[in-house]
Amino acid sequence: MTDYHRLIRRLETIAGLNDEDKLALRQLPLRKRAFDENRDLSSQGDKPTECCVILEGMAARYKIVSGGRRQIISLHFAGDLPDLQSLYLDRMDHGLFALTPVRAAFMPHESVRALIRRNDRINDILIRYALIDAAIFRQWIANIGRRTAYERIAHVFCEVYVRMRALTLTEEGSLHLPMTQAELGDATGPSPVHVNRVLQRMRKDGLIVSRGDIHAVTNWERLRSAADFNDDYLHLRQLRTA
Amino acid sequence: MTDYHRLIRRLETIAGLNDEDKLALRQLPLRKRAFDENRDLSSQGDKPTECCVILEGMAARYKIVSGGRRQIISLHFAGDLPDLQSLYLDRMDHGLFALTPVRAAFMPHESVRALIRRNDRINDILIRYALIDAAIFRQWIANIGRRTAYERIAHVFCEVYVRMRALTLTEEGSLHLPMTQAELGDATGPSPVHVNRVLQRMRKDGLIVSRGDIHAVTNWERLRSAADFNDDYLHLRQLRTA
DNA sequence: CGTGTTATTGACCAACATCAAACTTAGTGG
DNA sequence: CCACTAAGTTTGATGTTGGTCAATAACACG
Repeated sequence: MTDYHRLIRRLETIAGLNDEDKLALRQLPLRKRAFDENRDLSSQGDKPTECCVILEGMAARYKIVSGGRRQIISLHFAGDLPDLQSLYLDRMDHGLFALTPVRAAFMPHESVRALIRRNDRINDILIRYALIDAAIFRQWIANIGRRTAYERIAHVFCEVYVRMRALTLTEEGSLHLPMTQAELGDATGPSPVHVNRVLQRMRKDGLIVSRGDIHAVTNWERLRSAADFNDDYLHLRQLRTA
Repeated sequence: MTDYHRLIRRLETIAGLNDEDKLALRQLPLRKRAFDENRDLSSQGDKPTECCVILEGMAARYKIVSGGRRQIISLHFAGDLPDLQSLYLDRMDHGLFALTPVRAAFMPHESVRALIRRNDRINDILIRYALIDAAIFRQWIANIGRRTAYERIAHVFCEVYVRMRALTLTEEGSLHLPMTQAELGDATGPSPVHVNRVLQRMRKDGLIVSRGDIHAVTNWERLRSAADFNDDYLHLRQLRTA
């Protein structure tokens, strides 16, 4: 699986690509770079001149609020473009860091702009990419604002499971979520201690079994209903899980 | 002030428009419609064929989660395009309702598409519009996930104040926020009772004075610092408040 | 094997929810 | 103009969720 494949597969979760589109994508110059766990791929306030593609590992957008409290805004896997908006907004209003060791590639804005000027379908897909990103943010607002810690954590599990499956990054029933409990708390709201207690309850309730940061979904239907999860907001082209 | 003016002024908070751009915008057919308070302008699951412009009044995006709990996702004023994403995503993943009596206009997707095909600058502004929308969602995630009720409510006040000022919809120091305390809770998380107590504390702390739903900002600097508000995420072209 | 990180546990506390009632306000019809 | 009504606000009492602190246990890695 080449690095371009990951990107192509990701875009194909949005809409189909023909051979010409794929060829055009493969012309994009990729400057590759590895990041240690916890390193910033880019930081709030930066003015990027390239777009980032995750090739391997998992990254997250985040914001820091007063008192040093950190909120994780979104999670990103291989193929994702976690700062696509930098193509149009000059200044990063959030940071992007590596949840695991990450391999990433950077594509000059100019190359991406040239591509989308020439290829309407890819232009369209990238716009839809950004709009689906926004749809996921909306869902997170609703989760965090209106659900209990238990429901929120279950919801993140569902989202990660469905998104990774769409990218064929996971096997049926298995969910590798390489986040510490503290990070899971930063993504969903509760304190690390409370995350721990919620996870224990989820295990007792038979929704998941965990070994380290590998969580296996033992009862998808129960998990889904505990999370009140519905994948509509992901606007996936291909597989549905409902 | 014509209806087109509101839209034009809104887009000019993002980037400058020349006479040709403005003329092109004025060619867009507007089907106007009035909505009573609390009516849906569009509903989750809809497949709109038009984009909505708010002409007068205030509207909000929302989602309902299990148990009927409602989360307000974003607030919209005259000139806003609260379902711009429908141009690219066929199904509404949220509802849109009138917080006050609203006058709105609907523009056929086809007309908007024709416009952005012809006019690169407007295309660019609309993309940036959508991306700024997403930036606001990110900020809301951080607010709701990582701040106290007091800070969150103060933050919404700051955001509304700055956004409305950018649209010249408000006078200096005055903030008209026509939302009930229950709605304010739906936007920020806390229960109506708790919103009430927080507002009382904000008044006692000298941040605002209220008469009905008119809140006057009495001490912008204190309010701003209570909310830890920084308008970077709004990506405004014109005025800065910092 | 030691050392740092993460997970787990228990005790206690704060923020906020819920419930129920009273009060205020704005609108409506007689 | 006033009584009536409905919606929203305010208050008090009480309960729950989840935070904080601090200590211990389990791992993972060099």
